[in-house]
Amino acid sequence: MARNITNPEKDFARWYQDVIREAELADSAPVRGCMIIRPYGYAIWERIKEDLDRRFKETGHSNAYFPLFIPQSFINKEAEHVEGFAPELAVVTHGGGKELDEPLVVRPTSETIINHMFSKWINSYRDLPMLLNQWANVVRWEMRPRAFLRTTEFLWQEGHTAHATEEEARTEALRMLKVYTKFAEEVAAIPVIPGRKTEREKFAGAVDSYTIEAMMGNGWALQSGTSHYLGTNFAKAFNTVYLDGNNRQQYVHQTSWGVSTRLVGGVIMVHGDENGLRLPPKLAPVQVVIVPIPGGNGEESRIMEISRRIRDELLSMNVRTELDLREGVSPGFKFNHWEIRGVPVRMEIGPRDLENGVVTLSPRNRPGREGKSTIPIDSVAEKIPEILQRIQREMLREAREKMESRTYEVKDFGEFKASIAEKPGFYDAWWDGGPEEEARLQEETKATVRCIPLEQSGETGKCIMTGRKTNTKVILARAY
RNA sequence: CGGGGCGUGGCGCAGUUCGGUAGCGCACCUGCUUUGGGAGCAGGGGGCCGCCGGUUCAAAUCCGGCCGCCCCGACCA
Repeated sequence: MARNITNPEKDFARWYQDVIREAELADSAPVRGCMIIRPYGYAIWERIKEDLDRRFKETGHSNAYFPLFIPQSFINKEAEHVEGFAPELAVVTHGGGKELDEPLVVRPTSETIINHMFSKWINSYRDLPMLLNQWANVVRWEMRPRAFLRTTEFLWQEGHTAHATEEEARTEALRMLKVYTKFAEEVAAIPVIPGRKTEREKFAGAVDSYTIEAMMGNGWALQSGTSHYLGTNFAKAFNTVYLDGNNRQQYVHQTSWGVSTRLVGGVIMVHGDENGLRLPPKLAPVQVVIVPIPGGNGEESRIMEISRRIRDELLSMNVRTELDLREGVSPGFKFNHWEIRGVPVRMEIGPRDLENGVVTLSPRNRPGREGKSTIPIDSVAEKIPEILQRIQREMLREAREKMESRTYEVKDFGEFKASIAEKPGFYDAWWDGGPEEEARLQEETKATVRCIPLEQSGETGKCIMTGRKTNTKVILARAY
């Protein structure tokens, strides 16, 4: 057990905070609810950003940047949107030493300001589709902040698109959900359940909201990405119209979609263990760390030379490699240091290895002495990429097995109530309830309908709340 | 905002009941010896005891007020 890290079985919330502190991912800010993302934590976000940005561009989107401040009146234009966001707005009332004529809202999301511009830029069906994305910070004055999961200010990406038809916009919303799904599984090694949100859980101003739900180490759900079909709600509020081929004015159909720094919290809580963080190789700022172990009798310079050579070779292959040259720190200390930080592969090079012409590898997902193996020095360049890929695969598989082993079927509400209190996890249930049933569900169990999975069996069953026959199954869970 | 807990060097805590010159572990600095799973010894630096006020010869400690943080709930990417 790592020092200074609470056992996750004992106190998961505390463990989470311990890992963030010990791995130097973030620090608390002087303003409640805000956090400082430290270089190592930010580097993980950069990996996320880099990969997603490429995927957005591959699907035809361009980046732009819209301002932080939004006239308050903009937020008020879409009824549901105001209702949803009003309680959590940060509002600027003074600027330049004067009270402002109209207060400015610090964006909680950018649908309104973007529609303001879209209405200007879009005139003809030839201007469509308009496919934009922006990387930005947003502010939501949440009641209960948690590092990465729900901070007052957070970093995210918000895609905003406008289309000629409903069908096209709906296709786009689902396409981006698919992008998120693939990213989560292929890069973050987080298995997710893509689904649709219920009326109660959907985004304020959307017609339909989609989500990917992931299971954290304590069995709770984390909404890890969302995509919305906005219909013509914002188009009507902002008069975002175009002329179709028949010279008729039409409202655009829109989507918006986003993932945030919350994903970093997801990575911590899906993969982390009692020794700290575990990072999937594709997200790891450092994929391989080399710990040289100085020998007693003059072998030191040779060990250093080989360590440097291997580092340079790996770097030239774009393997993110760090050589830990710190002096006066024991190898054991270094092992723990990098383990807490979740580096996927540790490479030890010492006198014993030299003697045998090998290096010792210790994969983070197979901790301790048992997980160690050796490979010949001259096979490092060939083996390391394979090993990183293997770890990436294994981590996804482990996470999936964990999720599946904590996914249960429930047939009636009483059974569910008792079960989720004992065993937090995902509960598969037939569902035909409405907002009232959802409210009751939450009140009595703290769980919510996380999503209506896109994949449905086509069979029918009895709703656990209403008893009515239905062909819809949902995932019930407690959520962050 | 409700319920619970807590504010003492960077971190974790003791000391508060019963007032009397602020302590421990880790971290940090220097030196020597070490280095294959969080090294050892020696020396050293660092504290408006959350803030304001009161009681007292004397307050981390008692009294009053305020502020902040954490956990649980309502809200949520």
